[in-house]
Amino acid sequence: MVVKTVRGTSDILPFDIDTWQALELVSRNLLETYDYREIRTPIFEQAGLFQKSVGESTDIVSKEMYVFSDKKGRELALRPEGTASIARSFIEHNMNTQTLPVKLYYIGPFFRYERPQAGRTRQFHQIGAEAIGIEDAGLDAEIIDIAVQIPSKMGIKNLKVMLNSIGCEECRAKYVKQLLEHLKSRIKKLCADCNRRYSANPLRILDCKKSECIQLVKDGPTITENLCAKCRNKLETVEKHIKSLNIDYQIQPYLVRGLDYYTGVIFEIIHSQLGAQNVVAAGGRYDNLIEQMGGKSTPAVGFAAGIERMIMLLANKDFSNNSVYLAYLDFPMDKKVFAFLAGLRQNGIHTKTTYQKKTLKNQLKTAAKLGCKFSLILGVNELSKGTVILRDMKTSTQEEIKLDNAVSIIKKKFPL
RNA sequence: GUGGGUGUAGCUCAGUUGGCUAGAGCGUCAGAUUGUGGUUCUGGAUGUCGCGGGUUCGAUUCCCGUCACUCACCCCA
Repeated sequence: MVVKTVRGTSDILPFDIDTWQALELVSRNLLETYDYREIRTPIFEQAGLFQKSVGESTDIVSKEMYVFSDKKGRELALRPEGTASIARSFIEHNMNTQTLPVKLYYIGPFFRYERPQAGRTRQFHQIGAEAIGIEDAGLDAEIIDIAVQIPSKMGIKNLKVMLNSIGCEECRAKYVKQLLEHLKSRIKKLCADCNRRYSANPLRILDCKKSECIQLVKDGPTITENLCAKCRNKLETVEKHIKSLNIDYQIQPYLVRGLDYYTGVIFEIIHSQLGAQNVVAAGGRYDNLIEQMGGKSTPAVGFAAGIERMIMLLANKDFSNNSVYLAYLDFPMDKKVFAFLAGLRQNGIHTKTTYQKKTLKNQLKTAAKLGCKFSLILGVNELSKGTVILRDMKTSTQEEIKLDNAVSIIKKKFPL
C-alpha cells in the first residue's frame, strides 16, 4: 500500500499556497501595525501545561489531545491551542517586567484528535494574538478589531460578530447557581448531553443546539443581565469602542466559551457559509490564567482565527502573483537567452519559461494558461538585433524593445 | 466517540438488473504548410472501478470487514 497523509491532515499544495501566503502576509502586516510581535513557541509541550490551563474537564484535553511519552518517559502533548504556550512563555521569561501590555501573535499548526469534518481537521492552523498585562476594555476592542480585519482585508464579507461577557469569577459563580436552580426541576427535559453538562460544565448548556434545551434556557436567566456592575461596565465600554469602529456586532447572551480559562468579555466571529463549524475567529479575556499557572496576577485578552476556515471562504479568489513568460525558439537554450532570463529574475521579475523544445504557438498557449500578463518573444531575429518582443497577453498587442531596456519597461508595466 | 452518505481516468461524473477490449465532459499531449495564445477541427495517452476477504463458473457491480472522504451530532478556531 502506498503511504498517504494521515487522517485529518493534508498537503497544502502550490495550487493553494498563494491564498495561504497572502493571508499570512496580510495578517502579519496588520498585527505589526497594531504593535504585536511574533512569538514562536514549540509545537509540543509538557502535557500538564494544557491540563492546567485549558482545563482537564474539557474535551480538548481529556479526549482530543495527542499525548505521548518521549524516550525518558516525559509526558508530552502536541499543542491543541496557542494561548497556554504563550502564558507559559510569558511567565518563564518574566515578561511582566517589560512595558505592558506585552503584545504577541502567532501563526502555526495545532493538533486535535477529532472526527474530521468541514472546517475541522486534526492538524489545523491558527493565527492568534494576545495582549497581556493590562486590563483595559480598549484592548478587548482592539483584539476584536484585528480579528475582524484579518478576514475583511482578505475580502471575506458577511462576517458576524457575536459578543457577550461571561463575567468575573464572582458574578459568574452567582449566575451559574441561578442557572442550575432554574434547570433543576426541569433537568429531565434536557437532552442527554446537557444532563452531562449540568454537572460538568453548566454554561455549555446555553449553546446547546437541541430545541428542547434552547426553550428551557430561554425561560431562564441570562448571564448578560446578571453581570456585576464592573463586568457590565466593561462590556458596555467594549461595545462603545467597537461601535466607534463601525464594527457590526450583536450581543449574544448565550454565547460561552469551551476553554476553562476565559473570563469577562468574549466574542465569536461567524460566517454562515462554513456549515456547522461556522466560527472564523474567537477569543476573549482570560484574566486569571497566568496567576493560575504560577505567575503573578496578570490580566490578558486574545483571539485565534482558523486559517483553514478563512481559506474555505477564499476558495474562488485568486491571489497569484504577476508573472511574465519568456518564449524563445532555438533549442537547446542559447546562452544569450539564458543570460537574459537570469537577468530578468535577478531584477525581481517573476519569469516562467520552458525547458524543452516547444513551438512558439505552444509557448504562448502555455503563457496564457499560466495567467502571464506579458510574454517576451526572443527568436533568432530578435537575438541578432539585440531586441525582444513584448506582447501584452490581454490586448494582444506587442512592441519590439531593446534587450537592455526590457527590465525597466516591464517594471513600469506592472508593479510586482 | 455516535449516526447518515460516498469511494469508477489528473478533475467532475455516467455505467454494468453479476458476463465479452469500463465510458463521457473537462484537462493533458500531438497535429491542421514555414515564428504568435485564450474560439474551432482531427487524433493519441492515461484507470490494480479505494483496499482485503467472501458468495459465484464469473464481481467494478451482491455480502462482510477495513481505510479514506463527506455531512450532522459531539467538540471548538
